[in-house]
Amino acid sequence: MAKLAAPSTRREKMEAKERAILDAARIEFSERGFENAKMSAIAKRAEVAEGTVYLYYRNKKELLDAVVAQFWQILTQGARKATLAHNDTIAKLKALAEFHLRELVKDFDFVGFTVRTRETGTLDSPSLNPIRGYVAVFDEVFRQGVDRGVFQETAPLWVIRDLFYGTLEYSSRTLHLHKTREAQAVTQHLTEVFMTLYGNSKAARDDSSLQDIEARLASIEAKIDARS
Amino acid sequence: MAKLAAPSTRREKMEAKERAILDAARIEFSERGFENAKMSAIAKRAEVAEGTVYLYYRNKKELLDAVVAQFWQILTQGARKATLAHNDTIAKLKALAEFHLRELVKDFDFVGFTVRTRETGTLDSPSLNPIRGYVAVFDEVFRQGVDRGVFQETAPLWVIRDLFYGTLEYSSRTLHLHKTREAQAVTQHLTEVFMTLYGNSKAARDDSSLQDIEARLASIEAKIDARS
DNA sequence: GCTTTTTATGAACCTGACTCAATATAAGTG
DNA sequence: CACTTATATTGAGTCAGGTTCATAAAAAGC
Repeated sequence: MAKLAAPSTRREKMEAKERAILDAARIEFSERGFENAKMSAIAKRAEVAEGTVYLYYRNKKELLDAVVAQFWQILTQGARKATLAHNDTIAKLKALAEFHLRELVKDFDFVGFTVRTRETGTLDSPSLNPIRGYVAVFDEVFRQGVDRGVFQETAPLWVIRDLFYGTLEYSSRTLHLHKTREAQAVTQHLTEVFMTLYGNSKAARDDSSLQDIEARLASIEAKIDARS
Repeated sequence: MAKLAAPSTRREKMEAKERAILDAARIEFSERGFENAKMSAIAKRAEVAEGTVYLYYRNKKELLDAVVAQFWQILTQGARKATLAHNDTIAKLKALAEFHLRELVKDFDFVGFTVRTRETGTLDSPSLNPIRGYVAVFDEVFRQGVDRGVFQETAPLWVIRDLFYGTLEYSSRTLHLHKTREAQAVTQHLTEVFMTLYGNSKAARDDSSLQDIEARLASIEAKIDARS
């Protein structure tokens, strides 16, 4: 009992404090935006002195980076969970699109924050890693689709990935601005896009014009058979 | 001679000054980014006093908005010119994609600036108008394609537009980060996407499986003709 | 020329990110 | 437990830079 009752070793205390600061920052940033967020307000919310914040994060920008990183990490977990709930590749992809769109419309500010941290970051800057982890979820699903034979890589994977996330990010902005529009229109269309573009021919070729032709062929063959 | 020699009525002088400030701001912002750009540096570059800047723009943010607006206006002109150079709808679209990608990779900072002005802007904020004008170029080309019968609107136009620009914006980020990747891979793929997704069946159906079928039909018909 | 209005100036103001000498708290030691 | 060393916290003070405003210059009106 003794050990469990006291959750306050030196390390644990500091970790709790760090979390408190990060949580306070996330709230402050999303309530007021980066420019208007005040370090003093964050410190007060986290119940520490202003100087303490700088013991954990070098400056305001780095604090934002940490908030953004946490956001994408949580998002990655959600995305994994959403795709694992399905077996069919197309269903996985649709679930991923729906999840992404829903979350980004809800927490739209973070798209802006992310762009800001990306701006300064070079190719190997650690602030980009959480995003890499996130987009990897798409790559896994698509690659699995290729292995299963339902998809073919008709373009470089990065192009396809940018089409997927680019469309979703841009759409989330539109949906955020025009609250009346339907997110479903996007995910629905994107799913069709993936079926017709990257779906293997057999699956895709169930459209009417081909069925007409097959019917015509069958009819001709029947006539020939009748004569012979 | 007299009138022409002096280009300095009251109004003209002020307009020149406003332009000088805007130009100075554009240079300063893209050299140092929004946060690091100093109002004092902009004033010095424009050869006016610091206070003068505030006679023309209410604050730093509004100055950024003006720079961003100018950027998209110039881009719109270029985009119009690029599409007008072609007759074929698909060619217009490809030219638009190439133009957009080239310009955004070159002036990538402005994507970030744009996001920043968008963040604060509500639906009817004037800072969004230049972007509306720009995306309208796509709408015109696509609608013309529909009128001509080469395209069909298989999804709401805004969804298709977001797919187009979303893919391009996301790709421009990737291309900006990985200088080695080929922009051509994106425009090429996007063109194919538009042909197969929105292209009218007749035009799109020049693939081999249909040719095989036609050959088979011809052969059967020949046999029938031979018997009768 | 003299008055009024408009435009420009830059020193002073003020907010807020960041620093640092002083202090409190925990760990180590005998 | 007393006492030393190491670590964590504090908040008043510094400073950069965006914004304001009393003052001056320039233009317009008469």
